[in-house]
Amino acid sequence: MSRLVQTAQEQLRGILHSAAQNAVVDGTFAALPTGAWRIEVPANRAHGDFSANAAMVWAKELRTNPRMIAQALVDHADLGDTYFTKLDAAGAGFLNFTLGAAYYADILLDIAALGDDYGQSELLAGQKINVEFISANPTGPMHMGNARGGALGDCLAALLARAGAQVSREFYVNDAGNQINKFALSLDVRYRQIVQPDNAPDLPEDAYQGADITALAQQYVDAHGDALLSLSEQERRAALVDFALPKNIQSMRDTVEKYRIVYDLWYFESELHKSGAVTELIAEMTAKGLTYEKDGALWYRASNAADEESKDEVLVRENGVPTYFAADIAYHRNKLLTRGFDTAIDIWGADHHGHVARMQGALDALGLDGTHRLKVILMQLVRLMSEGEVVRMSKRTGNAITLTDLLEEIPIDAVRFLFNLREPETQMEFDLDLAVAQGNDNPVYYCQYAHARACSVLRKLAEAGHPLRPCSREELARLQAPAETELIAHLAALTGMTESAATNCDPAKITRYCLELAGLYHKFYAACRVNCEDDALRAARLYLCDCTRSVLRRQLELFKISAPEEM
RNA sequence: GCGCCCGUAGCUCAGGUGGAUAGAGCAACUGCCUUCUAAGCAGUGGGUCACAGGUUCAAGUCCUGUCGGGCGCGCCA
Repeated sequence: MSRLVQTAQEQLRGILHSAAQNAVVDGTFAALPTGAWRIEVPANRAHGDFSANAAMVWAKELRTNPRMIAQALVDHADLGDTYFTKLDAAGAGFLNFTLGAAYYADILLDIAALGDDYGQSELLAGQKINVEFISANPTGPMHMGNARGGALGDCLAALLARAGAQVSREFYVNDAGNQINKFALSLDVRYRQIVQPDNAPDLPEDAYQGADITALAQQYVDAHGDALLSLSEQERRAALVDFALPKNIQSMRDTVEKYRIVYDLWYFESELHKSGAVTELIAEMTAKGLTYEKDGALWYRASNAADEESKDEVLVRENGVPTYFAADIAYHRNKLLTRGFDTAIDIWGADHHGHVARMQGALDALGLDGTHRLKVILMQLVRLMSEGEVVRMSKRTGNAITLTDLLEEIPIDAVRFLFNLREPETQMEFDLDLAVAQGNDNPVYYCQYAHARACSVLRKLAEAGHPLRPCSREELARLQAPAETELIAHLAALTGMTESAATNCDPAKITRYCLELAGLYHKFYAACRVNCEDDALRAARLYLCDCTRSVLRRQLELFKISAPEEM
């Protein structure tokens, strides 16, 4: 939490501690209570700014009912030289603290002094975190699921960095393994269907059916004609893959760039095989006695007495080719050991959940503490809605809505914002109509509008001869209307929100924070006229506008969402 | 059959790690622009927190069971 919030809470603890001591001195309490209590923020702000549950916690050891204890504490408390101006007992024994104007004034001075650094935290300082996301299969175009993963991963990375971590964004390119063989086969069939239509096989059921495959084959024909027919099947397929795969990868890079995502590293699965990392890993696992041979394959012994549920897995197939699982262990070993990340965060579709425990277990077996150092965020799939109906997407027929299509139809601001409005593991609907709507139902516009409005006020008043100016603590303390203090209280909560969002790996907390901040600003705007007669009050309100504008812009831009000055 | 996720207002969702009368936004209705952006604000109606037990001063939140929805359980990735 921010310095000032922390200061206020320390004062609060001090007040209650002294009150309890005073109560012991005059005999009201038999002894100094020791039970640990907490500071909370009441759901209903009319109750105060903070509340403490000390009286309820202490009820047992003091053998008195909570209300009596609360009242005794109030009677023995001295607010003295603190930010608090009011303390009262309420409800079942809550102690409600109300902050005075000096606190709000100091919050604003703090925000102005820290500028873009306001809201930042040192919570994760010193931690190296790798965030891997999208990692779409390069054999085809990216789809809606990748859209959610992209928005989530990129914003999560930004959030962790804001909480002090050293963050690296990574895309894992699965350019090896079975799906590449399938890709090769599909391309080959399509190629032959084009160059020798009379003597070409049909595309097998389990091959890639998409129109993108045919298009790639056609591109090859356009560039090189039917020269491949004279080669062996193996050579022909290799040539087609060498031609098509880089094109697909480039197209992923282009799409991702349009999506405003910048990766620190594109890591190629093929590198793991070429460099010998997979072979090394298998040797290490074998040396540690984690493997055995059966049916000509090499198995990883996941099962053990402690966990009967775990199932053994194949590492090397009967044909000598390592499985995806083997490569993936090698990949994570590379992240956690070779490259020294403290934590690896992977964002996967929820359909991969079965893989999580296996992966962590294998890393644990290697002594890498996968249980704690590998965090997998499982995203539930997205249902695309339009005009109140589900837009069906089918991979098989090849008419799936691609990420590229989506980004062409919908403003990037809206996509990034809307995908970060819900927690990752909830099944969400993505409403196409809402995303393109330029109206009040679209949450991203609501936030941007609040920002533009604040900018406009600052601009207009400057033109009228009232530019933004520094304010004294006394001037800022004039901000006492409920709409003003509620707005400032929310501004004060930003750092705590950064920390909570980072701890929970949940960027949605930040988008919702922005929505609420925008709402409170709109309320303030309606309730308090900035351009009023009183010079000090006008200056203080302008100052508040500027702080709100600054925080809102910083948060939107953290997620690479634009904060327009005019709309 | 086994495992993971979810179930809160008509709809989409919050609910700070157990706290006070469960909150927003859409949708519906009613007001508010001669002054800083009406892409806004104010107000009204709307709930058996899926259901049943349990844990305690206190349960939407924790534990068990049931029902309903989504997704997994390959020498696929």
